Amino acid sequence: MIMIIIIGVKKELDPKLLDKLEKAEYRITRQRRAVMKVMYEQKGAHLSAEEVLVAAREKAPNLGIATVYRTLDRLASMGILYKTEFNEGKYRYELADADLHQHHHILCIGCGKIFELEERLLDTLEQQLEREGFHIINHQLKILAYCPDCNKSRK
Amino acid sequence: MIMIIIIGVKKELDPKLLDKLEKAEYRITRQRRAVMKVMYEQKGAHLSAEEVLVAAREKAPNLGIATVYRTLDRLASMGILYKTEFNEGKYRYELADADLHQHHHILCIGCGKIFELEERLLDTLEQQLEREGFHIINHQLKILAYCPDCNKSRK
DNA sequence: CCAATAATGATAATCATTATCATTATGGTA
DNA sequence: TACCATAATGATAATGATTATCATTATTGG
Repeated sequence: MIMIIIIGVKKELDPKLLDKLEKAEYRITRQRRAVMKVMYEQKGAHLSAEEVLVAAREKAPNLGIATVYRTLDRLASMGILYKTEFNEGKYRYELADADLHQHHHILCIGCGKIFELEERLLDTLEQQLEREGFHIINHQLKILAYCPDCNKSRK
Repeated sequence: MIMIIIIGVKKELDPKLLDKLEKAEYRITRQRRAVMKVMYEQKGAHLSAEEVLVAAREKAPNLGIATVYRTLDRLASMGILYKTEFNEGKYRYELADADLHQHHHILCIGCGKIFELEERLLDTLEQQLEREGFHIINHQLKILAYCPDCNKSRK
């Protein structure tokens, strides 16, 4: 079965990224800079810790996997990255892009095609929840479907 | 941070559950029956494999964890259960209830409160996608937020 | 430059899940 | 009913991702 996953990206994103970094991370090390760099360079990609490690080692040669995990999780808990699980048994990380207020990816795992959605489909729901007193920080949406091509060919 | 998770439950659900079971599962064993029983009894709950094991052992005393995994994954791939990940590093399974065409759970992991949503918030999006040729089987939605109480008390 | 402390990397430990495989149970058939 | 082919089970080893540990290294403020 072809799986399409739509990941809704959150709304709230502090523009003062670096402030946050300096305040919460305390130290901007070579390793952390390398990890950040990778995430920025691969904006829009969903990288596993292992993939980040490989890419970041070009900048910080003997970077360890533990540091990658530490850095990614820290950045995720600060809202700079999103941490998502695609039902493959491991987490993937993605840059939370300040430019895109709210965007959605569609990944067709089956045929590899990527679709983009600009729809702000959850606005109504979120407004409702906010009215009820919730304060929404982020959301994730996954959709399982046959993509048009696969849908056609399955008769 | 308080986390609220909304799980959207899928639309498409074959009413001929048992037919499916008999055709696809080949054999209805004591162990599988025990697992199914647990899932039916705890309709609405999100159970880990371990939790299913404990509950099902009351009916099938020396049930093994491997069988639980096998059965749960099989039922999930047949659309009888949903398999979801709550960012805690393991999967949880839930009965796909035929009665409820589309419902949403809100689990407040922080304070434990449970909210229910009747909103069919994704209808518009899904209709749009169907119009474009997709065939949607299922969706999952997670929302991170402060619940009203926690939002109040965080100043 | 030094001291206090945070960060790192190597590696062991953990935890959930999957694979293996010998044993057991099942359903169909003679 | 007994037998056979085969599916299912359970115990356990293996795997893979993530986390914890800890000695060493790097950084910042004074």
